[in-house]
Formats: sequence, structure tokens, C-alpha cells
Amino acid sequence: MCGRFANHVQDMGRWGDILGDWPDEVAVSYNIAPGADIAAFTKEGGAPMRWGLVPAWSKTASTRYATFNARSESLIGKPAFRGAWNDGQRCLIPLQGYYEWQTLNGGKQPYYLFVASGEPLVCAGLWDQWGSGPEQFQSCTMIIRAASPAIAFIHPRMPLFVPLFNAREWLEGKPDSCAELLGPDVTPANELELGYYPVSQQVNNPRNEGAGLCAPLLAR
DNA sequence: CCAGACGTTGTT
DNA sequence: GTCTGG
DNA sequence: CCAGACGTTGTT
DNA sequence: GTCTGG
Repeated sequence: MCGRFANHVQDMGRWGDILGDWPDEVAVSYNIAPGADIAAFTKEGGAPMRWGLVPAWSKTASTRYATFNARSESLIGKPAFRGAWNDGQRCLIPLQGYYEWQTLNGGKQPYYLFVASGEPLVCAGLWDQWGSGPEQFQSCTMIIRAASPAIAFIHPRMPLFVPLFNAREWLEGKPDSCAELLGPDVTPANELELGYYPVSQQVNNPRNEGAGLCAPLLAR
């Protein structure tokens, strides 16, 4: 799964041409938790969205159940995600790296996962709109899948990453396009060799936004 | 039919 | 234990 | 995801 | 809004 990620991306490299401009409203952070406003990119371009999809039909502006991730295997049948899926409300969420907690006897050890190339990882997502007038906002979810074997020892789930060549189709295609990305097979997007290392428990507190959390990465 | 949930993990 | 807030 | 709260009245 | 459970 992905319940925390690091560093809104400033330099998107080749992804800049695909996704468009970074939305000014979204700040950089090394410790982004559900509920935050993150940069999501639709076919219209970049927009700030709350992380945690609030369905358009929701009576309140927040859900009491977890919608910051959507399982690729089952999202099509879920009331919370089905509307977004059927309406082609797809987005892409770039990130510099993400955190995963390894469950151990007697505790949890957080890891940071990333790609050494320095280009962003780009996760497939869905978005929805809630409310009207000044109350209105957009929100999104990150699609997750089974972890690739190399990192499964940390956690059995991982974000569904989209390769550059599938990006426009993901954003613009009909609901049944790119369906293979949701399947159980390992796709090119998930063959990416992720680097990883254990990090300090300081990352557990979502209020810690210090760049020191990513020091080993920045030192490369 | 209506009422109530609508989600993910991990643990039992 | 479970919910809300970040 | 984890951390932190978890309640009410009445007074400032 | 739409699905599941009763």
C-alpha cells in the first residue's frame, strides 16, 4: 500500500512534458500523509487535490473509512471508486519516493523506497469532486497492487506505477483502456528497480517534515 | 422491499 | 479499542 | 500511514 | 449514487 510519501517533485524531468506544470498551490514536503493537499495531474493538467477520495455522493466532506488507496483488483466494483472509474476521472500522482512499514515481532520498521534515476515515480490514481461553490474540492486515491518480489519482504502491497509510454492513455483513455495495468501481471511500470533503506522512526510522526528524513537519498 | 454501508491492513 | 487529524 | 484524542459546562 | 445484507 502507500500511506505516506516523500517530497513533492520539483523537477519532473521527462514527465514535465507529459503532465504539464506543477500546481503552484502545492508545497514541497518530505512527509506527506493522507488528508494533505497533493499535486495530481489529470488530462487537463496539474491541480491540488486532497489525498483521500471523497465520493461526489458523500454527505460529508470527509469519509470515516480509508480511501487514500484503492485496490486494483477490486476498485471497479466499489461504490466509493466506481463513479470515478466509470467517468474516466483518472489522474497521475508523481512522487520522489514512498514509505512502507515492515511489520516485525514487537514493532514496525519504516523503509523509504525510491528510484535512483532521480526521475519521479508516477502512481495511477482516480479523482472525484465533492460539494459546490466555496465548499467544493477535488480529492484523489492512489491505486495499489501486489508488491513486486524484490520488495515484498518489506510489505505485500505497493503503488501501481505507470510508465511514461502509458501515461497519456491512462489519462485520456476510456475506462477499459489500460485495463491490463490493473491485472495481476507484473507490468513494465512495476519492473522498476526500486532502491530501499530503513529510516528513522522520526518518519512515523507525519508532522516531521525535515529533509533529514531523506538524507541518504539526497547524499547520492 | 428498505436500511445502511460505502475502505485498507493486519490480526484473530 | 476506535475515531479523528495531520 | 501514524499520533493523539477519547467530554461537558460555563467563563473568559 | 449504488451495492450488500436483512
